[in-house]
Amino acid sequence: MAEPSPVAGEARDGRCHHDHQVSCTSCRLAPLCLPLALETGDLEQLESIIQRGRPLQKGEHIYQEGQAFTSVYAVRAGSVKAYRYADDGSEQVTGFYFPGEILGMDGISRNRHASSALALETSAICEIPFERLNELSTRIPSLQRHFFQLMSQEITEDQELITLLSKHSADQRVAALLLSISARNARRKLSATAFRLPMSRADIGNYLGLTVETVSRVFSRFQKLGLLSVDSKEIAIADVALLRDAASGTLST
Amino acid sequence: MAEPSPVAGEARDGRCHHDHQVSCTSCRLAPLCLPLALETGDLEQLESIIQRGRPLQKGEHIYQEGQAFTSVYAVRAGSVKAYRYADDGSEQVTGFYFPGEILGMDGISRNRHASSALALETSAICEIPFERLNELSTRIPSLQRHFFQLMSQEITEDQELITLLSKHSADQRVAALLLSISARNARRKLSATAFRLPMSRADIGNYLGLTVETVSRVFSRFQKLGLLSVDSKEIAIADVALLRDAASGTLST
DNA sequence: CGCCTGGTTGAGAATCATCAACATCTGTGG
DNA sequence: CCACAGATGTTGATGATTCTCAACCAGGCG
Repeated sequence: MAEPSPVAGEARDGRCHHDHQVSCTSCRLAPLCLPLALETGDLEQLESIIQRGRPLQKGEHIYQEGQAFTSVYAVRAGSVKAYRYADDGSEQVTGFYFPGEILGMDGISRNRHASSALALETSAICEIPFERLNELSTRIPSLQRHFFQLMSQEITEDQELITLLSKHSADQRVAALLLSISARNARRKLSATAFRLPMSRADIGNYLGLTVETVSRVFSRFQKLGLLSVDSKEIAIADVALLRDAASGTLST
Repeated sequence: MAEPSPVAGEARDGRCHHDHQVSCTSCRLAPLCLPLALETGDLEQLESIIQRGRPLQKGEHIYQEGQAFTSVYAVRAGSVKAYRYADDGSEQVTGFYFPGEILGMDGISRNRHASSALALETSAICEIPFERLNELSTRIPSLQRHFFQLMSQEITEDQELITLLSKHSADQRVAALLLSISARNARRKLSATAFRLPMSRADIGNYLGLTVETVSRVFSRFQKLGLLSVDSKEIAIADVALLRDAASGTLST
């Protein structure tokens, strides 16, 4: 892949004069990513281990399956898709990550990443070296607890996805994904009813265990039924109640 | 549900004179459940917080969805099914746990159990109070790391299940489950080729996102093709290579 | 002995995948 | 600025896999 063009004076050496070094204390995502009641000194310590790299371009990897695991990552801006390869070599999308969310925790158990992660659009990522986080956790119990909680949450979310895949129709799966993205937007004080999907239809289908065609048909049907208005990747939820019905399988039509 | 009959003088008051108090040091599952290079003193400390209850009868719950989360649990004998309720009230089996495996970690994030767990047969369970484990972890870094790894492993396994549900046929799913159980048996030095399934066909189907009928048909077909010999819950893998082919979707017939 | 749960097998129906054609969007280079 | 090519998305027709409904069988327990 070609180097991204250095537009707008964007440096390519990992140092530029934009705001890559926003501190956690001033980051408006901190309440999502680190909802902690840390002592001032503690937060500074945590702050000191977090590294912020240059923005990633669309399609660039944060890490790849099989690479040595060193860090977990927090999305600061943009969005990320995580995926792994099935035994037959086909891709399986395992999750989408938005600002304030943490990824990479599946690498801890074997000390190598069990999945790959790539930027779906230009994104900013904070890197949190795991060994140093571990050390810090032994000194700051609430931080240890927080990371246990984050991992547990990941487990819970995966189990919800399992339920979705196991028992739900194409309509229900798509509706559930849209509601999930809507809720995560709301958490960031963005519109819960109008947003742009950063991922392709293929990614959505792959994530939900459906083909591209089925995803496309569901979008069309939802639009026809007045649940959504769809303009390629721009989605507007026209009737949340109906969309909830669709997600729970109680949609009349 | 009726009280289980107190056969063989089994006490029902939580105290009996059998070997409930086997220590971790002498437990032959310790290398699976606690593969740690702990100092002698450390192991004693860990030992001291682990509680062993009376054996659970088939159908008894270890914990239920929504209950306050206090502990994680290690299976010492028997087997356990974990499940949660989908929004429509239907059951979703999220995992099966065998001796040496740890369950209950999904409860950490919200301080309540996100799933229920029940004994599929008479089982012995070790309870590990989480708060005390947390304290201990801050003093024993390798223990902290071990629990991060266990949770990460749970995430990885869930993601493998997601892949299985998302992209694989009924044959592939059933084959994969059988191979998983086989491998876990081997880990415990039991037969990798002949075992008794502790769960019902309904549980298998539920776990794999299939109906009972489909599971039953797959078993019959596998038997007809000479991959397995099936006698209700007794399974003998007749041809591992073919079963692997079935799991990967490269089975010729 | 008979009931009830759990399991198997069959026939038909439904959902979703596949295959194929076409439309649209994006970015590139003329 | 436009034309073009490749990628992405939509829509339709057909077909396969799995679900649903139903009957039947086997084993365990009162």
